[in-house]
Amino acid sequence: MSKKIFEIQAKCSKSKARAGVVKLPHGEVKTPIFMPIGTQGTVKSLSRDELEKLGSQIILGNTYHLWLRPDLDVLQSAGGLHKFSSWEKPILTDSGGFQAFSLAKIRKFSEEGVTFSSHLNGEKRFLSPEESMRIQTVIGSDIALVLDECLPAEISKVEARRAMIRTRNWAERSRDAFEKLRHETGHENNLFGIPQGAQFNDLRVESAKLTMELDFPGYSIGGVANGGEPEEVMYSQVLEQTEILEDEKPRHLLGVGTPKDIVEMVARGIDMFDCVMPTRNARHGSLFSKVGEYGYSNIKIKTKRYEKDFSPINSDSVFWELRNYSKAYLRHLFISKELLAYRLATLNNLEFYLNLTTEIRERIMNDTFDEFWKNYKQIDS
RNA sequence: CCGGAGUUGGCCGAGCGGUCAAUGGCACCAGACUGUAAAUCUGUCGGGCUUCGCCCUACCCAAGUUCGAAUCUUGGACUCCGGA
Repeated sequence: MSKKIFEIQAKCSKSKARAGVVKLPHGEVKTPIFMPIGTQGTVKSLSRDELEKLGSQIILGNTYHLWLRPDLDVLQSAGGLHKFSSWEKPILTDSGGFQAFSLAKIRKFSEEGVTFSSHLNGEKRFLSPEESMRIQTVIGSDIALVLDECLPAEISKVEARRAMIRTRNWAERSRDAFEKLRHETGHENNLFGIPQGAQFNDLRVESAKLTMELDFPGYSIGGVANGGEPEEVMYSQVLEQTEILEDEKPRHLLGVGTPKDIVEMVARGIDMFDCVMPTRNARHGSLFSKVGEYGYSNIKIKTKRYEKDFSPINSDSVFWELRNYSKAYLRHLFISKELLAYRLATLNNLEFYLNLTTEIRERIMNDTFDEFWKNYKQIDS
């Protein structure tokens, strides 16, 4: 039996939403939670103190990127990623499976694993389930993920099934290798399984069952929102699996999504989220902003309409910078490509996302999530 | 006053007889971004329309040469660089 790491504290009476706590070696994570992405061992443009102040409880790192740079040797010498980056709270690492998908032009799959050409210098590297586990053990992530094969949304069913079976085989190899490493090093970290199945609901069901057989302490649902599929498709892909996966284990949805998606997915039983959207969009000058009780809008700060808008970036922020610097000033920083722009916008967007999951959690606790879910929407500014 | 160089779309700047409503860059406008090869990318960018095409007005101004001129000639205006 896998170790129990999740405790449910409250359930929504009208949806599958639940609030809980995930217990990890570097601390507890209150769910639902959004996990900022720190691919290369840093949430782009932010320091540890800023992440703390944002209330980040857990962040992501990336096996593929950290493997290539700084390299395992450095991470090993540093004593793991927590020490290397001075982040004492939990870390979840992606296994490299997604890079096998997104770096399509420079990789090749086989049953044994994935061969990559490094995007940095072209050098060939081979990533197998065993190698991914070794890397994630050196990184020391609280939650490691099995190596999976992720495919574009428009894939054929035959192909989707083939990849799903391979992911299942890799999951087993990942689990065995991870257990062996745990035995050797004595670490207390966790390995999550990845149900796949593309857009085919029956494959989603089959994949969830196959993954459950391997008895992971939690799940990271994969292959959702990989290629512009309509919202309803995404939502049903997830629901097919959360209906089956054990309630008492935490469910992470890989790579999703918009604020609206997050609310919808919580209603379908997801506990943990990660997405590049708040951080990447921030660097592109797109700011998330709460509007009223149930709305949010997307501000394109670079447009001329903000040239003389001297209102604060966010008067409700916990950050002095966001309460005091004006939109006009932030626009100026973007137009001038001043580095402060990226930091301010990233703080703004992550604060928005983390406040969103905090509010969702509170509403689940006092059972007012349902009305929030029903009314939540994007409002064009 | 003499000699030389120049004046192109919001700005900078290519083009130097037809294939030019005019390459590029910037700005502007619009869009994209969902397990980060992204401080990125895409589209638009003189005006109008029956908008995978057509019609106007355009490369300082004027008059020419030519079947045809942003591109050649002459005159004018302005700018810059040398020399008095």
